[in-house]
Amino acid sequence: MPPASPRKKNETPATLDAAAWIEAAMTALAEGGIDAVRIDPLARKLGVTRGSFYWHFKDRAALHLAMLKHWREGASYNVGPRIERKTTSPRERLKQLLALPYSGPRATRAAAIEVSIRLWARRDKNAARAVRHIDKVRLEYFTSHFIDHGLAKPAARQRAYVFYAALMAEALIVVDSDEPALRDLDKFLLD
Amino acid sequence: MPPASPRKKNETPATLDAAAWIEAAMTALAEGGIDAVRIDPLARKLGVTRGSFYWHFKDRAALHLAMLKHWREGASYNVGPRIERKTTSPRERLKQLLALPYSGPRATRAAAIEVSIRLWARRDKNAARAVRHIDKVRLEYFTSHFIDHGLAKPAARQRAYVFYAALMAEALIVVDSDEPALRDLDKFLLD
DNA sequence: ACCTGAACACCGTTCAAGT
DNA sequence: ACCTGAACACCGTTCAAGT
Repeated sequence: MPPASPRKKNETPATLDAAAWIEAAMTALAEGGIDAVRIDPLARKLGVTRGSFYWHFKDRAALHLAMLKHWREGASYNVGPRIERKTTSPRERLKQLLALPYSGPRATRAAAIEVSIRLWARRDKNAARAVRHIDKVRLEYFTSHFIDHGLAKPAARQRAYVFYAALMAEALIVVDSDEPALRDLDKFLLD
Repeated sequence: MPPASPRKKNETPATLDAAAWIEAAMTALAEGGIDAVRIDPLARKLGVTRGSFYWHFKDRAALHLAMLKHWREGASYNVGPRIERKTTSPRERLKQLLALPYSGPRATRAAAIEVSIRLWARRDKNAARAVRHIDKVRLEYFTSHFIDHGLAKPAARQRAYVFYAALMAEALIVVDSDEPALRDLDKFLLD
């Protein structure tokens, strides 16, 4: 690992303000899908004019690419040794990776981003590629977890898929949160 | 069943042209989400001017309500005795209800509509109500199916939820279609 | 380096007017 | 009953001009 050399002042990344645009864009994505990521409202929220957007990004498509990069990095951030296997329950660890809430009335921002990006991936090649990559990473992680619990690889992979499917569906299926069938669902999936 | 009495000519529903708008709107919904349902492109596709839309609908919101009604009716159309329990396999029957493809590279229009409406339901109260209703109907149907196969009600309900989750996730999770873990997934879920 | 301000195109909405 | 055509507002994009 190279030593953390202090940056010179003129190396201060010009991407700092681009990051602010991306943050605001991800919030808009969560709230209204990719088509709700509009430059004019974002500009007003950031206190600048529409035109300034085009200094940081070539166009809307460039913002979209930057958003996908941001999601790809954030969504796989917690993979592997970063999550302590001792200090958290298995279920908590897996939930943490997905950042999808397992119950409760309101979906989180991360869950909304998940669904928004997956819907977006239906018509956007780049979004589809990012989703494919993230799904691969997560399924491999889930599989390794079930292997750790003593399953053979094919069974582990199958169980991982069903587990992932159940978590993903949390973001979509609307049921009463006091539904008794869901209380033991984690046991059903993790045993 | 009442006899199919022939309609008088002046009973021809004025909703016939509204139905055309709704059909085109559902296609746009499948292709680009609720924000892609735009009046001007729809009008061009239908060969009329934008203004004529406002004869059939008060505004965009009125079209949205009509779309939800259309989905609610279409999505629960196949429930219960309409599906022959003898002539189709259990898996086929359940798939039919959802109209979600169980494998294959391309998602169908119905699957895209499913996801689009569920994302839409995150910010629209009426869409959320329609989704809640449809999910209730489907889960009850799945549960009755597992009860028919000898499970007790709590176990059947739980199994129904996992089954539903797996089908819903098909529309979202991107994996190789020749993934071996998926080949026996139906057995895992239906036994 | 970063932003403004004006210009133009596209689409939602209204409405008077046509048939 | 159903549609046109013009009008206006909103937002994506460009670009010359400012600091």
